[in-house]
Amino acid sequence: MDRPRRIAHLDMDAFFASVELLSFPELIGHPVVVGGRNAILPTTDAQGQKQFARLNQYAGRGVVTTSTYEARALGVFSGMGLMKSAILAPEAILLPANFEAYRHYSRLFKAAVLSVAPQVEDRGIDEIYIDLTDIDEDSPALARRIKQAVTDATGLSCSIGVTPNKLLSKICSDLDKPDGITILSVDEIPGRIWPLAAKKINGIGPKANQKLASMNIHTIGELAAAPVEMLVAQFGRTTGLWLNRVAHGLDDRPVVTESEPKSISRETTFERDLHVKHDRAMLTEIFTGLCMRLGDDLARKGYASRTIGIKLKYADFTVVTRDLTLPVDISDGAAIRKAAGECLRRVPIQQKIRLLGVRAGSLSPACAQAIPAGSGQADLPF
DNA sequence: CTGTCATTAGTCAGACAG
DNA sequence: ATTACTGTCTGACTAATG
Repeated sequence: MDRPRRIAHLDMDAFFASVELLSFPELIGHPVVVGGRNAILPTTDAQGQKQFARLNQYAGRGVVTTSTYEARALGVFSGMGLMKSAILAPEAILLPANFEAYRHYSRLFKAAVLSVAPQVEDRGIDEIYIDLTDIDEDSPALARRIKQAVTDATGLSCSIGVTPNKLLSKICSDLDKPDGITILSVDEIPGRIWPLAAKKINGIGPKANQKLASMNIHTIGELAAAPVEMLVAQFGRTTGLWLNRVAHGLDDRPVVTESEPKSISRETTFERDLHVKHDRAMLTEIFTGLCMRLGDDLARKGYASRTIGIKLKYADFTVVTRDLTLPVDISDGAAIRKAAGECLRRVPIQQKIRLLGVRAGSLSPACAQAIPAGSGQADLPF
């Protein structure tokens, strides 16, 4: 009665950039980059001609959020500093991120998939896992039908991997991007998965990859061939055993269709690094603003929090966090501000600061009427 | 009575990801 | 020179509890 699991991973192609191209079809085929705090919206000139900002006109902080495949061909990828990408692709078009639009299209494509397959796990704004096990239709036809539903609903393309588990499907959705379908069975693991770089495995990031490289392990196949005792010796028991399993394509995580958030946070990087004394007023204002916005987020989403934390990133990029667990749940901005202020007393303030963040953890569903914060004057933290 | 051990909560850092 | 923001998970360590 138990049929073998059949799991899909669906990944939207260059999602943010593709959404922008729906608005600006004249940019199709051009290198386009989305990102940047100071990116300029296109303007319309006297002749009714749209004017787009170029990468080489950008100045300031910020990173590439997404780039079109044409921009990627020039070496511009997500996460790259904009100033660096401007050197590689000075003439590329730069657009500011429009998260409202992305959330809109995210809802549209997820609803479209749900109409075809009901077991969907949300994995952020542009990807999902789908459990296809209980659907009586062969994988190629099903994958094509899902892709068609997504395109019909959004005008956007996606790539899909279908395999016996999430781990392999995540790898496979990337193998034929963009607009691809990859279907893989366990007997194809040696031929198609083992030649791939170890860092293709979701969970092996830069650090683990570098450590593996130092052990002369570069591919998933080499990882599969490594003695498990050696992996355990290097990475610890949990991670070592996990590395051995995933290298053999083993993963039994279920598709989880519902989940509750564990934390909600707000953080911001300043235009310039701020000095705790010299810029005290500005820091205080930003800090209070973050707390208030976090309070709004909690209220809007219907949660109260018992653990409030802060995060600072110094000029040299080192990060510190402090948190405080309270005797009672709180949800309003003023109470968050007070708790976060307590945390702030415990951090070093020798260096200039480039980022400030506030986080609410230990969440529980808020009781309908939150108690307003004591109106006592909270002392200024900076 | 003292020391050890297991367990849990809290705190903080770091890795990773979309 | 440049390096966002939001969120999850895990490991290490400490303190408290029994």
